[in-house]
Amino acid sequence: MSASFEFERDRAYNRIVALIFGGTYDAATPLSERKLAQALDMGRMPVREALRQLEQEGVVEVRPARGTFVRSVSPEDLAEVYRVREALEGLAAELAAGRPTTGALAACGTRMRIMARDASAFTAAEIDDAGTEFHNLLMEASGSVPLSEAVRLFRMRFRLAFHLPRYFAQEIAQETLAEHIAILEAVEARDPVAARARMVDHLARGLELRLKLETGVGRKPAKGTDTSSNSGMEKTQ
Amino acid sequence: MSASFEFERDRAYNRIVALIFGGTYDAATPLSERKLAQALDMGRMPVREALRQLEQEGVVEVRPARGTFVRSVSPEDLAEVYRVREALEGLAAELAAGRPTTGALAACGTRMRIMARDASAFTAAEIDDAGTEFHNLLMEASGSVPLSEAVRLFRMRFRLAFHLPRYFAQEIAQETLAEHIAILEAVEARDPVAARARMVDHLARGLELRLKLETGVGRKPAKGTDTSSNSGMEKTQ
DNA sequence: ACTGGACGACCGGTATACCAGTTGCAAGTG
DNA sequence: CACTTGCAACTGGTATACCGGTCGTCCAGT
Repeated sequence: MSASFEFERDRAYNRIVALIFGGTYDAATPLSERKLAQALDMGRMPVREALRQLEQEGVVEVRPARGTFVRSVSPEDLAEVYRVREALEGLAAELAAGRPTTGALAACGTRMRIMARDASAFTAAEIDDAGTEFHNLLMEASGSVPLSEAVRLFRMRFRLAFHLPRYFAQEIAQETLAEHIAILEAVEARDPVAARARMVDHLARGLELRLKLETGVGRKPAKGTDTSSNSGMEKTQ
Repeated sequence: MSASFEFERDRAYNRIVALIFGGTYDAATPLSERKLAQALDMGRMPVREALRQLEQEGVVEVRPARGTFVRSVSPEDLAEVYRVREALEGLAAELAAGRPTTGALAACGTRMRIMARDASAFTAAEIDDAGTEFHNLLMEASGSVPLSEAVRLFRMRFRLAFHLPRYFAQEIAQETLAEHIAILEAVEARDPVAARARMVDHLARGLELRLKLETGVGRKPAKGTDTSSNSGMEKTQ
């Protein structure tokens, strides 16, 4: 009831994120504050604040009097982003294993187990979404607000590093699903060490997978106008 | 030559940080954009952007139509902030131990060893500053840009959690100094496991120390006008 | 004396205008 | 034709003005 009013800045942020991850901008085309404001039919200030936040999150680089550009992620950086993620989400898994399991996390687990039992009944996108939710709920289940905020600050870097996903093959989605369930089992079994280890392994496999897909990163998109297909959903793995 | 021009926003940021950590504001007095702009003799926009950054960094909380306030850190949060810090700086120590030692880090080590040999010749503040530099250089020495950025994003939370320091007793400073040297030795010995372990222990001890000093957090400062004694230096432990 | 409602000071959010720096192209010059 | 030069069209950075919302205060009515 109290908060949750959406400011112009938030709308601008979501739409710009959708544009960036929709592939509208390559590393050379500037995200002009004025042009974005005009395209999104809002003032310059909310757009500016959204871009400033994206700069803080490492998604975008501002060169004064030059323009604002999407940052490119080198393969080395990619590996290092994943190490940071291992540290943070590994800690989250460890902490979550040390306290009673959240109801929401348990519900997500139930859904994942149903999916695992009859995988052919679900699309890769559905399984992927469940995985994203799993990561988010596990973070909440850690019970550490500072940790959650750290991950939130760093999350866009994960997305930027991954970037080209969204065509998870069914097979890959199932493997990922199995790993998620394995992590959850360690959490439910109150085994912090195993929970951390399985999370780290899971992420390491994700990095490996991502490195194999090292193609099509520099594709030149069609400079579409607006509404990306991406509805603003997070994708965390 | 290229970057490093200081914008109004950066000057505003530094001065506001000095004000906050100088104790000018308690949790109830708002940091008004207009009043700050007038007090710092600059426009509202740079002040606003500085406050926005401080909000991202978790130092400040914005309540629309109410005001902007310094966030208070609960003791539980404090422990969790330190766990995140252990994860990040522990990783930094581990990575730094896996690569050739930086020249700057070695120089800092030399200085710290001189201090350790004849501690009575140095003030606690000098030793503390060397420790801060050690943490920063170790982060650089990790060679991971993403890790450095994660820490940079989270650093103000460390400071906010610690907050009341700056009167390190000589004895405590020496103990901390010894721990820093121990970490450095593990790094120089190319022992990632020991480096991480010693860093984690070091931070755990820092948390313990901080929890003992759980006094005077809610003091009501004298609402001074401007220039804090704090010159804008970071303090990392 | 107490209570309720209106007014005014203050808040952050947003829009608009102007500034200085950068860049690329085009016109002028050898 | 190659090169210089300067203008014009951008960029982000900053200032100022205005908006709706919040809250304390003060006065009117009880």
